[in-house]
Amino acid sequence: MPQLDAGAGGGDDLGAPDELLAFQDEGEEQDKSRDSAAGPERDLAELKSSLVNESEGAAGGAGVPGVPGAGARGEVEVGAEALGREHTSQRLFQDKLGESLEDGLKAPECASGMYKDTVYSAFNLLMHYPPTSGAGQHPPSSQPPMHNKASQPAHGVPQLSPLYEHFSSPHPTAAPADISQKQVHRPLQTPDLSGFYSLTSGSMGQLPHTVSWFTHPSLMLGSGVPGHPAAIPHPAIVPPSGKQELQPYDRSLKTQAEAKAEKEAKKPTIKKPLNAFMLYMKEMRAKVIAECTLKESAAINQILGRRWHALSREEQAKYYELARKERQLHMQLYPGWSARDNYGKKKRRSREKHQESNTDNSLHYS
DNA sequence: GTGCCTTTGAAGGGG
DNA sequence: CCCCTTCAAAGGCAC
Repeated sequence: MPQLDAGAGGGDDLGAPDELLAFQDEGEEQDKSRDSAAGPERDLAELKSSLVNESEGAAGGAGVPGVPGAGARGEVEVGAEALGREHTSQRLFQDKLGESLEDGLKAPECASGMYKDTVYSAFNLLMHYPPTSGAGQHPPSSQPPMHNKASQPAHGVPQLSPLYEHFSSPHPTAAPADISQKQVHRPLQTPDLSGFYSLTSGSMGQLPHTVSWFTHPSLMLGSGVPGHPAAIPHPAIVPPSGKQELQPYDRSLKTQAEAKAEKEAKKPTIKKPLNAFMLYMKEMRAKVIAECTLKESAAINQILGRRWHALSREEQAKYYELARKERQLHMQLYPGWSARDNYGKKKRRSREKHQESNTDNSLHYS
C-alpha cells in the first residue's frame, strides 16, 4: 500500500533499473542536450533537415551516421542500437515521410512554435501530480490545470494516462495509494468480471479510452472522489475487438466451441501499461499536431522521439515515474496478467521483416 | 477492412 | 546475462 507513495525511492520494486542506469549514463549528455535545446529553432531546423535527410545522413553525418541530430543537438547519445533501428526504419519510411515531414515542418507556425511551449509546458503539466501530497503546489509556470488545457484532443479524450490525470487532479485525496488500498482488498478478476464486461463491453467501447478507466469493477475509485465521474474503468481494459467479439448476446445457436470462444471474447483485453515514452507521446501528440501540419502518426512519432531525447533527465524522470506507477497499478489490478497474454493479438510482420533484415545483414557481413 | 509505418520502453522467452 | 521479439498509442496510408 505505501508503495505508491514511496515514490521512486525505497520500496520501488518495479522501478526499472535500466532507467536509473540510463539516467546516470546519459545524464551529462542529457544536460548538454538540454542546453542545446535552449535553441529550439536551431534544433528544429536540425530536426527538420535530419528527418528529411535521414537516409542521406548515413553517409553525410559528420558525427554519428544516421543520426543527424546528434551532432548539433549536443552529442546526445542515442545508442548504437537505436541508431541502427532509426537508420534502417527511417530509410524505409523516408520516401513517404520525408515529404510529409518536410511539408509539416515547413509550416511557419510549426517551425516557430515547435518548442515555444512544447516540452516544458507539457512537462509542467505533468508536474501537477504531486510526488507525495504537494497537490497545492502549482508548477512554476502558469500552466492551467489539466481540465482547462486548451489542447485537448477534439475527441475529448484526455491525453494523459489515468494515473497522470489522477495525479494531475486537483483533488489530492484521490491519491494512488487510495487506489491501491481500495483495490487491494477487492477480489481481483472475480467471476463477476466477465459478467460485468459482457454487460458493459458495448458501452465501454464507446467510452474514450481514458475515461473508461474508472468504471473498472476493481477500481471504483470515482465514487469517493469529488469531481470525478462515478465509475470509469482502467484504460488498459478494452473490450474485445470487433473481430474477436462473438456477439455475446446472440445465444441462440451456441455450440460448445462457440460458448468457449464467447467466454473468451467476453474477457476484455488487458492492454499493456504505457511506458514513459508512450505517456509522453500521448501527452504531446496533440501539441505536435497542432503546431505542425502533420497528422501521420509515424511522422509525429519521429518528432516525439527526438523531443524525448531532448528532454532533460529530470523531465524524463517524471514520465518514468508515471510509467512506474502505471505499471504498479496495473500489476495490482491484474496480478495474473502477463504481457504475453496479448501476444499474437496483433498480427505483425515485424518478424518477417526482421528475418528479412537479418538476411540482408548476413548478406552484408558475409 | 486490415496491417504497416514510426517512436521508446517494458517484459518475456530462448540460448 | 544478453539478445530478440512483441506490444503499448496513434492516425494516415496502401492494399
